[in-house]
Amino acid sequence: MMAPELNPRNAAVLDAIVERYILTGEPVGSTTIAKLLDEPVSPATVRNVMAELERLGYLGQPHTSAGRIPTRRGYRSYVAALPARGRFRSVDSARLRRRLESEPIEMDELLRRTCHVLADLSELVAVVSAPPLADTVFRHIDFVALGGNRVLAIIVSRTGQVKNRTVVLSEPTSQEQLDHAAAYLVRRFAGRSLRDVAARIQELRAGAGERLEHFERQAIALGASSLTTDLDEQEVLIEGSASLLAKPDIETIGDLRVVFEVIEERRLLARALRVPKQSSDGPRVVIGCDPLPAGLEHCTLVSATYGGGETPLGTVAVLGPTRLQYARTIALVDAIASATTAAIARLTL
Amino acid sequence: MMAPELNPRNAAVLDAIVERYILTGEPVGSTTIAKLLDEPVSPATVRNVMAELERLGYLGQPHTSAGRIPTRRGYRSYVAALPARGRFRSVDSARLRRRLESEPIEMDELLRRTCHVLADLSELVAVVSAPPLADTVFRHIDFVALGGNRVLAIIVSRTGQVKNRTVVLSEPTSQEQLDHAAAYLVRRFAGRSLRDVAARIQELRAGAGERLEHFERQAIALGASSLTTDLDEQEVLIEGSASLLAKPDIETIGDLRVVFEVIEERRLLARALRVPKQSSDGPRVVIGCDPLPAGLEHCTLVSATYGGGETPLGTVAVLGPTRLQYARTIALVDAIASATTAAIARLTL
DNA sequence: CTTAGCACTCATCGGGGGAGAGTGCTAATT
DNA sequence: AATTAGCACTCTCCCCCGATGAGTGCTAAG
Repeated sequence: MMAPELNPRNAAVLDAIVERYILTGEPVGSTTIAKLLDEPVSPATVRNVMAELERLGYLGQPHTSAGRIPTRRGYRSYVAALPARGRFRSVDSARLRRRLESEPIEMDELLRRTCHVLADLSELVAVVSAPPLADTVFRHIDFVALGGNRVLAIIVSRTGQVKNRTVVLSEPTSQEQLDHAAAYLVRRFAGRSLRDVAARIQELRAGAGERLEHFERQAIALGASSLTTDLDEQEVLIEGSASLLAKPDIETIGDLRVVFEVIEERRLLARALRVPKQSSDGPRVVIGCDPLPAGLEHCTLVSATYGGGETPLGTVAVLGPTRLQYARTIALVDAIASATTAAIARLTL
Repeated sequence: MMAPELNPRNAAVLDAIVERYILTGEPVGSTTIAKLLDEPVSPATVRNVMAELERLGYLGQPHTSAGRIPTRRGYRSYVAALPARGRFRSVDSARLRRRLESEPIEMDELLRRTCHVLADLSELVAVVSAPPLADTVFRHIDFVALGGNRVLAIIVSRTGQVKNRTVVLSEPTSQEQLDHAAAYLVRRFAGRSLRDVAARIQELRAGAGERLEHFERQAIALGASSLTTDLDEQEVLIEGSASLLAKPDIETIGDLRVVFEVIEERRLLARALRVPKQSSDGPRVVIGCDPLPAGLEHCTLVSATYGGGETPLGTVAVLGPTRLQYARTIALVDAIASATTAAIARLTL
């Protein structure tokens, strides 16, 4: 999987080509690069290097007599080398914090703002996944009778996330009974993760032999039907898709269409955000391949987890054309992830 | 404001041109129309009519020797004549209902489905505005202490709409106190519209002289800060923007970009959906002008209100290129509005 | 009022030719 | 052995040209 190391000069040429191409969007020729390099070299030398880089799969050529364009592999190598070159632009993180926390807010609003700020600053598509409810701490539940045996269940996490769903009961139940049930559930389960709560409730339900008051059994049943599905679902916020149209890099309108379809089909993006045991600490950069849905071959995803510590809560990410300003974007995503993490810490005080 | 009546033949020619152009997307010539008309006429005659329609502002010409294209005014006239021509396709409304109400749901989910179905069937951008909270019936409120004097207020309407916001208290308040306050507010105000509730609470607050228990005053204060702003805000659901890319009618990518920016700026669309004392009963059709935000000159909005009776709750709409299948779309929007209205009626049983 | 006839307009398409950017190869240089 | 100058070659891009054809407006006849 690991690409073979490039010798320093080859790497320098590759970097120069990638940066130039990102800047102009046009194939890069040998003379341009020769001028750009630190050590003085002739175009002919650069051409030799380019030919080798092409053989190795880092560069491509739209046609015989055009300049070179980085392949996905070329981009990846360039990005991998970025930290070593220390080219990250610094981000005004104090400003970020102010934009995230100007008013008292709860989790959902915080994430909306994160998404908005990210879209605004990156000028790309911002994607933020909310913590799956299962991973949050159970704080409160409420049942509201809606009539016709329908009950609205409202679940609140410690961070102020709210999730509601309608359940249908087999028999009419008074609002008092519902209140009792809710109070019981809160008393008994508050403070534990919703995943635990759901599991424990299933246990209690299965072990029906256990001595429980009638109203307790009712409460458990209500809890069970409110906590069944979609606890693991990650809601996804998206903003800034319009900015893709400002960079019509993605070749044809047809390509663009696929990208927009993926964006609308949030589930696809949600899957791409799920992190594979992130090892490194910086943002993850995915360039036109696997975790990204098919059709996004010309796209890049820069993502980082927020929520600190060993248990990340969710992911902030940016989706853009492969030809994007990596140093800037990576630094930004990193900064936003940190700012969000900090804001959440303050949220759960 | 009212356009002068066209004589029958002129109207027939206009209709034929509009339908042909909607079908093919290309300027329509006189011979095509001559063949299309019911009565046999020669192309030369048609040309005379066309010249007149152009003089009257119903048709345009991309260049001297091309066919004609309807102007916005042409489209409007065509649409105005549609009902008389009885060309609406029938919509399978039983099927619609099934798609909207397959499971027990509450208001928010119903509207999400409405939006989804509309986008799916129209192959255009579906836009649905939710009822402003102010217009809904107060059913329940709940306060959850979040720590640091922050309290999450959760407001539930009779239809199961849920709205939550964070408020900050000046002094620490126990969860019991909060529960009391919530219970008091429900006891006292449930069943009235939230607008009334908010107004009444303001009154009570102003008339501080009134004898109120301490906890009552506390409850009123909490209610006041939970019900201040955004009660009149209409949340807007949008789906299907990707479909715009499938019909690159809207000339350039630049145009498209503006459209997407408007879609992202939901407030702009929300304003366009607000209805001006709808007089007619069918859907409203706006073609590239005023209620639509600037930049959508090549777009059409077909909207209808749902929620029946004299007090519409909100609006369902479809946004597409001017060149869209009007008969089909208008019938669809109408049917969806009815289906949603019916579903809501069942919701508040 | 309608229509046949006709001249005219103009976008579109394909071909041809020049310009220019950039390459790959070879041979000379260090 | 690596670098570089020189040179032929390859393509794309652009512009010009003329032919094509769809469609019009006008005029005069029915």
